[in-house]
Amino acid sequence: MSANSRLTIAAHALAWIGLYQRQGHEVATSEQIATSANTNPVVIRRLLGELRRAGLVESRRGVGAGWSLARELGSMTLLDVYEAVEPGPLFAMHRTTPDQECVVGYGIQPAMQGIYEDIEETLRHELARVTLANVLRDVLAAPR
Amino acid sequence: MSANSRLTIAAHALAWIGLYQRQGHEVATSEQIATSANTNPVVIRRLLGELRRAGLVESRRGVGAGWSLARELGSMTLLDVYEAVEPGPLFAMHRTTPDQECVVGYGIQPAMQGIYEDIEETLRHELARVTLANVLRDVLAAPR
DNA sequence: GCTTGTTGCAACCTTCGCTGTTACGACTGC
DNA sequence: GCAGTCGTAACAGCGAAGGTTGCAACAAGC
Repeated sequence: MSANSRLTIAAHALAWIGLYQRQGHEVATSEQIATSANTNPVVIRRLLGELRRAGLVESRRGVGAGWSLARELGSMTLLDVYEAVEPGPLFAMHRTTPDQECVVGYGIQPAMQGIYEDIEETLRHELARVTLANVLRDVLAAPR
Repeated sequence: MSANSRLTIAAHALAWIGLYQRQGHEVATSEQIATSANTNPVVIRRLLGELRRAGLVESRRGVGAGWSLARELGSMTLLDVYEAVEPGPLFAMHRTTPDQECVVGYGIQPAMQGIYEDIEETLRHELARVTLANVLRDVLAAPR
């Protein structure tokens, strides 16, 4: 499906900030998170920017600046993160309009639309069942 | 998510063949299906080739050749089609291994793996609830 | 056996989204 | 004013999807 890692990296960043704050720190820098995720700080800033627009994190600028959680990890679900970083639908329709003179070409899009909406609703429901606190708990539960 | 239209086009092709056979025809050509889906015959042949490998359709060569269903539409589900045309996972992990010295970097992949597996299982279950006969019924139910 | 219509498949191109990178302005604590 | 950090634009590299062309393989009918 040409899957991307945006949800994974966003969850990584949130778990990292959450743990860091639990350890008494105020803010985390994109540099620190990028090191943990083994990527570029700009990639982290872009993703966290989308999470900020969704109200999940806050940022401060200037010296000693960085990122902090806007809410408790326990009140944040993977659905919140998914909707913040994945705008489009899961399945795409035809790239060009199918033949409207053909019975199948005419009816296929409304048919699939309805089916896809049901499926995406179920997906959202599943994503909403997992909080970021669950994620961090699972992260810390990994055997050494 | 950079969604693709492979599942949509595959369902379109199967519904088209199914309806065509219901009308008394033996086989459908990739040319006919491509016209209905408004795309290139080679794209259809590629997709149907994957469905053939999955045992959903059969093809004949030579003059008067084309494609036919290998099973009833009612015994085929969107999950069968999905697994035939979408090999990869829904969500990707990090492109590079995260920092194994970091607690989060070490535990994030097993944590997300478990979560993603549950979600994909739910997705598969939903896809399995829809047969291609359901799809064709919905297609024909579209108001003119 | 020849012709014809169709699949099978390789090769190539274009487009697009994701990711990575550099650069630099904006901001703020000291 | 300096230093550290975010905000964001710009660009390149990469890979997947989709479109297109070309041609070999095949089989039905004559």
